[in-house]
Amino acid sequence: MATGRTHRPATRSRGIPEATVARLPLYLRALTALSERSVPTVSSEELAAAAGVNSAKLRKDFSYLGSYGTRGVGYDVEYLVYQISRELGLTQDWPVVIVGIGNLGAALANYGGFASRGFRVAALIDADPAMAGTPVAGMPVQHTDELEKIIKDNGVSIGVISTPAGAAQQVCERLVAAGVTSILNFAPTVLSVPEGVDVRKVDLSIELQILAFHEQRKAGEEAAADGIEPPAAAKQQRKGPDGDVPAVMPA
Amino acid sequence: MATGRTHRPATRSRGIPEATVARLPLYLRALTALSERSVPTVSSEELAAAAGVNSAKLRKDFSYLGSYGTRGVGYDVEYLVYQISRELGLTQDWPVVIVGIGNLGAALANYGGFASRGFRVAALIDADPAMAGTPVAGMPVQHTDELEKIIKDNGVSIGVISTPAGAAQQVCERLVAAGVTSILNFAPTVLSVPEGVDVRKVDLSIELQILAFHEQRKAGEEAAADGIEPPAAAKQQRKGPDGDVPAVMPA
DNA sequence: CGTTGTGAAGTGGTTCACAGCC
DNA sequence: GGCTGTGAACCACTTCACAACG
Repeated sequence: MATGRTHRPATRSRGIPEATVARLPLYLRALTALSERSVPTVSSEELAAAAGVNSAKLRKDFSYLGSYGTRGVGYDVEYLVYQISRELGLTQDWPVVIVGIGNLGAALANYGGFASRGFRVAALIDADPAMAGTPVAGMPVQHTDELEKIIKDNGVSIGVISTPAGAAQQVCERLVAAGVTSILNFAPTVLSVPEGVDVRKVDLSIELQILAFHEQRKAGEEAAADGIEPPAAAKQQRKGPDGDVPAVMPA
Repeated sequence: MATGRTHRPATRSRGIPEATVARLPLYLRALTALSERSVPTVSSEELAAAAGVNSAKLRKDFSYLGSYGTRGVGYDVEYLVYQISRELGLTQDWPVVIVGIGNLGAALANYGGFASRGFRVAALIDADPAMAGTPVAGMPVQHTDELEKIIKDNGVSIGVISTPAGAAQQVCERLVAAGVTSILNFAPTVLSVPEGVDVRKVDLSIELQILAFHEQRKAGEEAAADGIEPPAAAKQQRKGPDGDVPAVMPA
């Protein structure tokens, strides 16, 4: 690989820790629900419960945004909704393209939560010429040839990749070359992008494997000996030439 | 409000840090690709590049599993594939149910990566009686009424929720009551579960919002002051950073 | 009072850098 | 010589606990 820059080194963001940024959408969702029920104020304790975090963490998170609460009272729901929305950049409109309109791409296109908050699907793009013109979620699919033009005409800076793994890196490069600087990747592959481009990935099989790990642990907690013998078929001898696997774990 | 959750850091796993567990699937994927190309051994540097991490981290991660490498040479690809698979619990079969067969559920059912490694879709379940019997991904959709029976008959311990947000908590509770102890949640809502049940969530709109945050930051790096006041609706004074975008808040 | 906001202490994860071994 | 495995230093995030304040 040549230009493999995946993680930005020390993106201090703006003083807001990355972990906090990742929770702001959660708070926003909980606050929006409160807002719809016309709840005027909320304490850190209540809001934290609704968002599934603990209250000290929530208060610390909010402290990075400023002092938006009132001691002895709590937080003003509407005001906080506005502040978090602004902080997340949701007070502006983000045109998004979805590339790869298979089952998943179509599901994403139909996903309501997309349009709800600042995001607008500007185009659906697929490499299959037979799909061109087919309406998906009330929108005609466009051919990959148009990708660059679509991005530029719509000022798209966020792209969603839901192509097969094999096509993802190439699509990614075209998106980036056309001006996209944030990518949400659903393809099960590692994307390499130039510095300055953000990539987030969503990967079903990784999530399942993490669950399986913990699941296995739970099962093993009781039944210790449960012959999970290695399939002798596999050539899993210790090492190449000489075997030595003491598995030392001092600490 | 507090459910007597003593916040057990059960994440102690078995000495393997959670962050490491989350990367094992990534290594496994890269190793599988090497294996298919019949590459016999790989260095930490090469494998790290393929997995998109740095080599020190990879070596540290592997050190939690044991000493599976050979100094001066690298790691035996096949052997490592086996060791990681075993560690993740992929040497056994995990039946999975998908609840909520809308666009997304159908996409998940069709997702190939599902079956590939240890996971097997045992059933597709939906609350819509009209869907019952309809084949999706070559499998008949079953009605929610059957949920408990399906889980028990198949020994399902992992459930995927792709219902609308409003139904998710209820579905979750039924899954857990029937014996499921790991849940992958695609619904945009916080699930509350009893201790001992693992939940992982995949949330499109959260990911987009995180991207928007960084995107906004990039844009703001150039364009400096744009001082426009937040809506006068703000009734408190605050000392946070100043706003810059007029209100567009949908309430 | 009750609840926020925050230094300080604690925890977990990453990176460095090099000893140990092939 | 090359590469792994790992203490130690470093850094980011979380939690504690309490002073500040409406």
